[in-house]
Amino acid sequence: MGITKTEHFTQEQNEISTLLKALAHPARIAIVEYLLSVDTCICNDIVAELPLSQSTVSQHLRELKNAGIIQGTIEGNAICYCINPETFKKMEHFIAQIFHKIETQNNCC
Amino acid sequence: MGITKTEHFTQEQNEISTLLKALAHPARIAIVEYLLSVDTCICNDIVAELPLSQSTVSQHLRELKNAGIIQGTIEGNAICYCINPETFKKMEHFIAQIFHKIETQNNCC
DNA sequence: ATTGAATATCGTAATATTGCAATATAAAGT
DNA sequence: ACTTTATATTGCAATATTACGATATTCAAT
Repeated sequence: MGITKTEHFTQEQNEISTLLKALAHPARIAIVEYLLSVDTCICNDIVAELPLSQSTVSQHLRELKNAGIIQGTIEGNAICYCINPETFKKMEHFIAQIFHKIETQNNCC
Repeated sequence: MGITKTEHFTQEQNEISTLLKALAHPARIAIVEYLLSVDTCICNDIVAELPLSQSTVSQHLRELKNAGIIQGTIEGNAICYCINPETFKKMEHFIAQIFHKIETQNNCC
């Protein structure tokens, strides 16, 4: 089918998986890493930085934006993208929580 | 095309995105959460627990196993699955690293 | 007003993912 | 040996994702 049965899972499970999915592509990891490295949030030098066409990069940026991982503000005729810390806080929290449970668990196999 | 240009990205970017992708489905999140909740690593009561057919659950388990997120050992005619802490350590490390960079950064937009 | 730069969107092709029923396999119990 | 139970695999249909070229759109500069 290709369609996920979201309605059978909890809201949290769906939210987290959507977030992870938005980050689960090397180009999108690269975009996030680039945005972190430049500190000042320079805009679409991202296109120049990535080995993909402008339209493809634009699509990846949209996905990241839709997931709330980055945000963009209009700056003349350019757009200034940057990381949204709130969303990463959520992700970090989820992974850390799992990690904590793992450490206080009797692993068996 | 539907095919990711992995060759243009770093090994780390590809590895992390593969890991995140393996976890980026509500059913697979649910499986991981279940494995954490039962502590003793009970096997395929997972099938009973999830709102999906046996074959579909089996596929999700295979994906998690391929990514190294879980591991399974044969136990008579059943299989005992559990979390692989090493892999989560990698993921935790990556996300925490990003999180740390965010906090020591001048966010601007 | 016209041109150029930066971005977004559309259309399309190739490939991947999700899900299930049906079938296979393998060990355990009878 | 036969049946049951647990799990994996195969084949298939529906849908999603990735990528790109072509085409908008929008602001800035001339």
